[in-house]
Amino acid sequence: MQVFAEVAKQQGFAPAARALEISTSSVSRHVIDLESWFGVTLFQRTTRHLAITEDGSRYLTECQKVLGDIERIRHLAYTELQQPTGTLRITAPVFLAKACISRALPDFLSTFTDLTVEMIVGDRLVDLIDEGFDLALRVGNLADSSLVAHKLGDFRLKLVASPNYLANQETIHRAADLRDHNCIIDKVASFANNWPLRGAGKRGYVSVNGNISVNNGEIARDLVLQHTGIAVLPAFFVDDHINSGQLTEVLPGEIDMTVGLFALYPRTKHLAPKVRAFIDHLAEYLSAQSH
Amino acid sequence: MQVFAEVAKQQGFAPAARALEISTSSVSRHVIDLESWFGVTLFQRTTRHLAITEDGSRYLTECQKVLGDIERIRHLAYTELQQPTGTLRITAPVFLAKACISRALPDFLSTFTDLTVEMIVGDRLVDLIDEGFDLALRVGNLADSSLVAHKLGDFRLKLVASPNYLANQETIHRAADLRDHNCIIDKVASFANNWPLRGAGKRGYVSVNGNISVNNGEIARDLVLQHTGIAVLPAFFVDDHINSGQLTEVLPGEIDMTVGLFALYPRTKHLAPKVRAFIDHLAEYLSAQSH
DNA sequence: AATTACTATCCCAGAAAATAGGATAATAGA
DNA sequence: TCTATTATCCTATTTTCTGGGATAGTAATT
Repeated sequence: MQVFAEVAKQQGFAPAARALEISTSSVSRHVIDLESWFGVTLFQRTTRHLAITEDGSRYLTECQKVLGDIERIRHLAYTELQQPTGTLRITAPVFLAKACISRALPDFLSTFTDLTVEMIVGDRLVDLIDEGFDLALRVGNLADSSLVAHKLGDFRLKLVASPNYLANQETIHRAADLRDHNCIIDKVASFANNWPLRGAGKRGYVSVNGNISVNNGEIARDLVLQHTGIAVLPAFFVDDHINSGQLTEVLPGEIDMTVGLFALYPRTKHLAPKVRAFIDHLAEYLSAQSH
Repeated sequence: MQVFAEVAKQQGFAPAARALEISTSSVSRHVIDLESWFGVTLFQRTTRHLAITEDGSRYLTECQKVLGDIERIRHLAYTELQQPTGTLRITAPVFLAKACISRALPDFLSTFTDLTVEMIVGDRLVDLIDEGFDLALRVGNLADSSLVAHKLGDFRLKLVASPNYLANQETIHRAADLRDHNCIIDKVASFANNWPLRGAGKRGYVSVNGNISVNNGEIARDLVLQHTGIAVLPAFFVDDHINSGQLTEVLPGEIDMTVGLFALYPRTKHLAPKVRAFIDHLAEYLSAQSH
């Protein structure tokens, strides 16, 4: 089509060949093949003169539509698709949505004005591909070979309890003392009931006990606030409460483990610009927070 | 594009391959190549599930425009271009336009209602290709290798003179008597002043003389009507006058030559349907006339 | 829990095509 | 008449396309 249109434009095979930087034989062959496919003459031509036929004109009209669309697709490929546009579908647990995304989002959206974000909040681990998500945020490692886990940062962990609880229990001087306390256990966390503490001996773990286990940080925090016991929770998740005096940090700095924040996205050769942009933005936001 | 669109439609590589009757590896390769050209993922896929990405949807939209246009072009090729449509540009001398074309045309146009005819009348032999003509009608042979000469029929020739002229001259009994008459000579005609007559001897030619030569039949007829002499003219061109008594045929049936009516069109591998239709129609009209 | 059926991708060899270069015939202008 | 240019044909080479088999992964079934 391109060759045909160029011949029509340049009014000749040789000029068209020069314009397209191909051989004249190629041009000739293309036109001849087209004509024999149509069963129609597209150009009346002698060696010295060329005129497009009526059939040729009709084909040219259709050709130019197609070539125009192709050109738009090329433009789409080279510019639009390389920029973060469209809708970014993210899923994240409630506490991450509250603590990270909702704070990082305004800046992100004002940077990329062509972008819309759709956020589905929930702890349920959905099938990213099946439900059309571009990105999931999760804390801790996840084993899923079809997903890429991109580490965004580490959250420090803190031991917390309510002042009320602590006032009514024995004072905690060292890690081993935790064994005598009601420890809220998160079975999903990699350490479960073996809490990683610096002053706990050679292995660095204290095996704790408690009458509650829960797989949700928010619930755990609620329980602590109601003076139920001691919990290990991400720092950002309890810092506000510590500052306001609602919670007290126990054995500050003794926790010897961080928990990773991961961005998960489908394994693909070409990471979409919008996903890349969001991950970069979030990483930058988090590193700014940690100062 | 076709493969991509089919994958999107069938929601899978394997179903698309079956629908297109190609191998799954081909389908896979096409999509992969597209994606690496775009630098973008078009489908999020596992071995069991497939979902089009937002970028894929945008490309699909553009694809479908192109595929729709291609489909229209295919339709154009298979139906419209195979039928006599558009404009048929004909050139012919005045007398042929009067005698043949204008009479054959109404029927032709009522048969092919999608067709428009553009008739440029004139004796000048134009460059068909240069001036965009589809067809030229000429009497007698023309040497032009770039044109195809399609014989439509033979015109019988007649010797004619006005009754007035004949009354004032010696009676003509046989071919040789013509030597004593004023014969209007057409130097363009192949026989020039050697008129082909049956009773003229072994060679069949009579060398005639006259004080007028003219290369236009209509003028020749006008001269004859003005009692100037005897002329050789196509039968259809003088029959009306003979019937009305304005002209008289001399030595009826003695002329031993016909003159061919030719349709000339550019040498091309694919004769346009409209040209073919017109030639066929004209041939049919002429054969009906000769009965 | 193991098996089965199906899927997408990779790799490779053969098939199909596009391409360029040279040769040829034709044409317009010098 | 000669020259420069043109479209086409022919052929060898390069490039692209294609299908089959192997592989790894996945969902449903036994």
